[in-house]
Amino acid sequence: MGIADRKEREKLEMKRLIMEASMRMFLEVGYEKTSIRNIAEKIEYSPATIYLYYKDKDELLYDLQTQAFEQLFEAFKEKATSRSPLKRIEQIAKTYVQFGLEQPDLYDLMFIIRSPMKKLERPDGSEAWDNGDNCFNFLLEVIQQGIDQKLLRFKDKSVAALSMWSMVHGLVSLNVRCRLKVMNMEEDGIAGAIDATIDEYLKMIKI
Amino acid sequence: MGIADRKEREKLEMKRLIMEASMRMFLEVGYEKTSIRNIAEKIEYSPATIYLYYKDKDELLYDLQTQAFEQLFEAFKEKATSRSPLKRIEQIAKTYVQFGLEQPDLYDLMFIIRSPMKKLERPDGSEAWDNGDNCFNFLLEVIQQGIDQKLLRFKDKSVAALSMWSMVHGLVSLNVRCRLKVMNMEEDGIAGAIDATIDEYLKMIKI
DNA sequence: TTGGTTTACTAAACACTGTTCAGTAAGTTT
DNA sequence: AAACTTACTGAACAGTGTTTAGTAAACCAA
Repeated sequence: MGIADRKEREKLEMKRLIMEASMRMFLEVGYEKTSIRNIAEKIEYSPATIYLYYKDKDELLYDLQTQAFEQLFEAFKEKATSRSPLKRIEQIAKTYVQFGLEQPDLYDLMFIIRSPMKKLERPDGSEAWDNGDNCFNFLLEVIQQGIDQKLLRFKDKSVAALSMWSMVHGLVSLNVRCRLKVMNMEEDGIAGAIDATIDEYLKMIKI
Repeated sequence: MGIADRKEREKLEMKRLIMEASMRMFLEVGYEKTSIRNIAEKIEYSPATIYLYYKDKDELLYDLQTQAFEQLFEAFKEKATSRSPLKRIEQIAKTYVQFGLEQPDLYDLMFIIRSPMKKLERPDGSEAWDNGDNCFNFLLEVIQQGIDQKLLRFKDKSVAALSMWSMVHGLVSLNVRCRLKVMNMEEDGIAGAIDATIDEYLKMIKI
């Protein structure tokens, strides 16, 4: 069955080609200008061809999102390496915010855009979201350790995770969407205020 | 100059007509389906007519945003009436979250959507954002009182405001954009976790 | 009242978007 | 060699925001 194998490989190769072009466009010209037509032009295929490999744009964005979460996950693993759970939580928080501020378009895709939240029907009938669970579970584990070692004031790990996530996401998304302009500060002032807010928060959650 | 006056009135009347139709569509069918063409059809005018009253869609969204912030501001004034600054802060936080969860499309327009962040050039050359400043200043005032009366652990009112805003915005926007699905909870569980997170946060910021 | 100007409005077009479908040409199987 | 399958595309559909040329009515001055 060599031919079927080769066709399978070619199919995957094509998907990879589409994904790579999409990601490059995403990072180079941003979400707004990444259209199916633009991607098709970049890879020198007709727009209709993309629909032979992806059901719709959402499915493509979903795959892009997967890659983006992979990047954030790698950053977590690289930067959040301290022995102390408390310090590791700090490293996670700061890595998250840094990622969001440096890659606003990817952040958009992961946490702001409406589209690509696909639910996966599990064999047992329940539902699951796989995208982002690597990052979320990473956070959850550290928090569990923090609670176990009585370093955090939270009793419930879900509440702790939600609290932390909401804080950093709030900071990043308000800034990315320019809503902090209402505070009437300069760029530097805003960056400083964000840092100060994280530090203050990290102090608050200690026991 | 009666005729000029009447024309002026008619111009404003037309703007009001457009705004009312837009707001109705916004609340009834959501942001996504509120297009210039749909609005025009609703008020029985040509799409081009709308451009005689609004430079572009952004300008229209900006006016809608103004109205939305007015609504939130009214909610603040109505609900945040306690004597105690601390209690008033709690009332603001809960009003904000409730507003966001009950009016997701308006919330979108105010805090998530890219578009309508217009900067106003002031006479003195500086810049300002008027939309949302009523709500933000309302928060700032209460926070100032909280700091003055040594009820809050924050020293800087900007940091305090940013912290609070980020927390509630994080909660609302993650939920509105379905990102909390990754937590694998039921609807009720999520609502409960959000409430618990706010309560925990309000405890944390006390001195 | 007539004639000229200004105003209010619109039909149609432009340049985009995501998506579908009929048709073609090449590759594969019999 | 004929039949079938696969990979791909041109063209269209329905939608978006926006611009422009043209029209008809309203207004103003002589």
